[in-house]
Amino acid sequence: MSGVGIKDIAARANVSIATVSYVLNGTRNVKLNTRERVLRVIQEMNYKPNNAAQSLKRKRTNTIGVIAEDVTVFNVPEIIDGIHDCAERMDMHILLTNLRLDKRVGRNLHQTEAYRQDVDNAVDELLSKQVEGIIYIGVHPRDLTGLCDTLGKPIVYTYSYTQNDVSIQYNDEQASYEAMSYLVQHGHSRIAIISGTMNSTPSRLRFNGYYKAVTDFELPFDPQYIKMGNWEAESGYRLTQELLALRQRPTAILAMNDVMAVGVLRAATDLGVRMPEELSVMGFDNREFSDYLMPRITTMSLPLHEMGFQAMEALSRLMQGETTEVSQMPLCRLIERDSVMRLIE
Amino acid sequence: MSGVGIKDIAARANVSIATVSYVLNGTRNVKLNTRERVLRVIQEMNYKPNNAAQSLKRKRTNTIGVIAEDVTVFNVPEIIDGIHDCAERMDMHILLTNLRLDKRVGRNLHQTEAYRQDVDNAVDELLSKQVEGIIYIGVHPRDLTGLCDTLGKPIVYTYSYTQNDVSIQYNDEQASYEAMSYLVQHGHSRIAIISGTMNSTPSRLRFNGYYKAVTDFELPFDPQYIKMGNWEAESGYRLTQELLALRQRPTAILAMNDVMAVGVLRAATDLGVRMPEELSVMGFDNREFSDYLMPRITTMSLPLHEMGFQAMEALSRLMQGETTEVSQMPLCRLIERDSVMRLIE
DNA sequence: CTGTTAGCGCCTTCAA
DNA sequence: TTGAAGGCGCTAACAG
Repeated sequence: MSGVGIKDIAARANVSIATVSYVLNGTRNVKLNTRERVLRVIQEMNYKPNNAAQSLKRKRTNTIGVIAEDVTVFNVPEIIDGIHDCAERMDMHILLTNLRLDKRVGRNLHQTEAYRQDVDNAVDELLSKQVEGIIYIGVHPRDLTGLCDTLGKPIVYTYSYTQNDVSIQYNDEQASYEAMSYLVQHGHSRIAIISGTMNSTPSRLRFNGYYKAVTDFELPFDPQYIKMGNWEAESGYRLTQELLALRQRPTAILAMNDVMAVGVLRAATDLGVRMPEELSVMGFDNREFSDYLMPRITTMSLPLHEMGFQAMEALSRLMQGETTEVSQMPLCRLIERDSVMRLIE
Repeated sequence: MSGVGIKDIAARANVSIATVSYVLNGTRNVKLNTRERVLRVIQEMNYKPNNAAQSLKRKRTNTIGVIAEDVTVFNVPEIIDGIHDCAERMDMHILLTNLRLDKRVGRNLHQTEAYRQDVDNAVDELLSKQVEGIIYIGVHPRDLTGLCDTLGKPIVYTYSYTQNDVSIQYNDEQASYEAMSYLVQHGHSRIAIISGTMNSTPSRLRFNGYYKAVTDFELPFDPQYIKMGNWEAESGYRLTQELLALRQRPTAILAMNDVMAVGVLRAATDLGVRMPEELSVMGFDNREFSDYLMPRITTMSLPLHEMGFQAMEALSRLMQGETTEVSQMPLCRLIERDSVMRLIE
C-alpha cells in the first residue's frame, strides 16, 4: 500500500516490531533512548500506520457512517457540520454516503420502495466497512420507521422521525408557538397562517403551536385565516391575495417557511400593500435569502448544527451500550429582522 | 466485529473457507449446487464481508478522501455532490473530512500557517486509512500550492488553484466576458463593474473578462465605472451610490457576486431609481436568494457539480497512473432573469 | 525494558 | 470442482 510498514522501521531501528508498536501506541514503557530512535526512523521513513490492519486487530475503526439523503438540500450541510463538530472531539471519522435522492427520486419520498434498495445498499456497504454506528439524515422531517436494517448496529436518525429508533428532531410546535408569542407581543391579534402541505409532520406540529397560541392568548379564531399552502412561493402568493381580499384583513401572516414568505411579499407588493407597515410576516427556516429581501424577514432558525451534534452524542452513547438518551429537543431560535411591525408601545 | 465471518459460513455450509471466498468474489467456478448452498447460508447468517480484512489483503480500499475546508460554505455541498455522482459510478467510497475552517480561522485564510497543522492531520489520517487519492475543496478560489503533502498519493484540488498539482477550476474570465456580452447584446454600453477584493484571483480574472469585453466591443472606458468592493452587500450599496452620483450614470452594473448585487438593489431602491428600467444589474454565483429578490437577479451560475465530477475523474486517472488530464475548464452558465433591461430591439 | 509469536478476516497460490 | 495453508500489517499476550 503505502509501502513502508512497521517491520521496515523495526529493521531500520534495530528493534522488534513489538517495540515499534509500543512506542506508536504508548502501550508500554520504552527506554527514552530507544523510543527516540524509533520515532526518528518513523519520521525519516514517513511511516503511517495502516489503519486497515489496526482495525482488523483492534476490532475498532473509529468510524461512523453518515447517510445523507441529499447533501445539496439546504439544511443538510449544517447538520453534517454539527456531526463533525462532535465527532472530531471524540476522534471519530465520518464515512459519508450521499443518496442523492433529490436527483434520483425527486420529491416522491412517499413511496419508500423507490429508494429502499439504495438505502439497503448504503447500509450494507457501511456495515462492511465496519462502521461503529450510523447517522441517517433525511431531507425533510417525516416518519422513517424501519427504513434501515443495521443488524443491531446503533443508528440514530435526525431530521426525521422514527418509532423504534432514536431520532433527533427540533421542537416544531414550540417554534411556531414562540413565533406567535412574538407576534402577539408586537400587538398583533388577527394573525393568519399559511401552512405547508398538510400531510407533513412539520405542518401539523406547527399548526398545533399556532392553535395553542390562539387559544392561550385568546386571539380571535377565524377559519378564513387558516390557509393550506404547499411550501412553494406561488402558494404564498395566491393565499396572501385571498387573505388581503378579506373584509377583515389579518395584520400578520405566519408562513410555515421562508419560501412562502417570499410569496407573501410579492403579493403585497403587487397589491400595493406596504410591508411591514400594513402587513407583517414571519417565516420559518432562516434561509439565507430571508436576510436579503426587503423587508428583511423575521424568521425561526432551525437548530441544525445542534441536531447534528446531538445525533452524534446520542450515537456515541448507543455505541457504549447506554440507552439513557433523554436529551432536550433542540429549540428553534427567533431571528428578529424587519418584517414585523410593532403595533403597540 | 460484526460477529459472523467467512469461516462461520464455511462451517455451516460444509465447505472450505476458500470456497466461500470464491463464490463471494466469483473468482472461480463453483458447482451450482455448492454455490447456492453457500449463498443461502450467507443470507441466513446476514454475513457481510469485513472490508478491513479485504483491504489488507487486496491492498485496495476503493476509498478516496475528500477534504472540505468547510462543508457549510455555499458552494461546497454541490461540489461534493458532483464528486459522489462520479465516484458512485466507479464504485468508490468517500471518506469526508470537514476542516471547519470557517469556524476555526474565519476569513483569515491568508495566513496558511493558521490551519496548515489541521490540513496535515487530515491528510495523515486519510493516508492512514489507505485512501487511494484525495480531493481538496477550498472555500474560495485561491492559490493552495504545496498545502498538502500526500507522499506521492494522487491529489486533485478544486475550487482553488495550484502550481504543481492538478486543480479543477471553472473559467472565471470567460464567465465575466459572457456576462458583458449579454449586457452589450441588450444594448448597454455604459457598464460599471463592482469587483471583489482585488487581492483575490476571481476578482482579477473577472476583471480581465470585463476589460477584454470593453476592448472587444469598443465600449466607452471610464475609470469611474470601476469600483472596488469587498464581496459584501454594504460595499455594493455604497459603490452604487457613488455610481449613481456620476453625471454620466452607467445603465448597467456588473457585480462580481450576488451579495453585492443586493447592495446595488438596495441603493437603487433608496435613491428611487427603478430597476431594471433605470438601472440593470448582473450578479455572480446564482445564489439561491438571487431568484427571490425583486427584480429577480440575472446571474452567472458556477459549474459546481461539474467541477466535483471532473475532479473525481481527474483523480481516477491519476490513480491509474495516467497524467493526460487536459479536460476543458468547466464553464459558468448565464441564468437569465429580470434584472437586465433590454435597451434596443 | 525488550523480543517472540499467535492471530484479526480474508484472498490466493499450490496441491489434490 | 474443492481444500490447505501462508500471509497482508498490526496488536497484545506471553516470555524473557
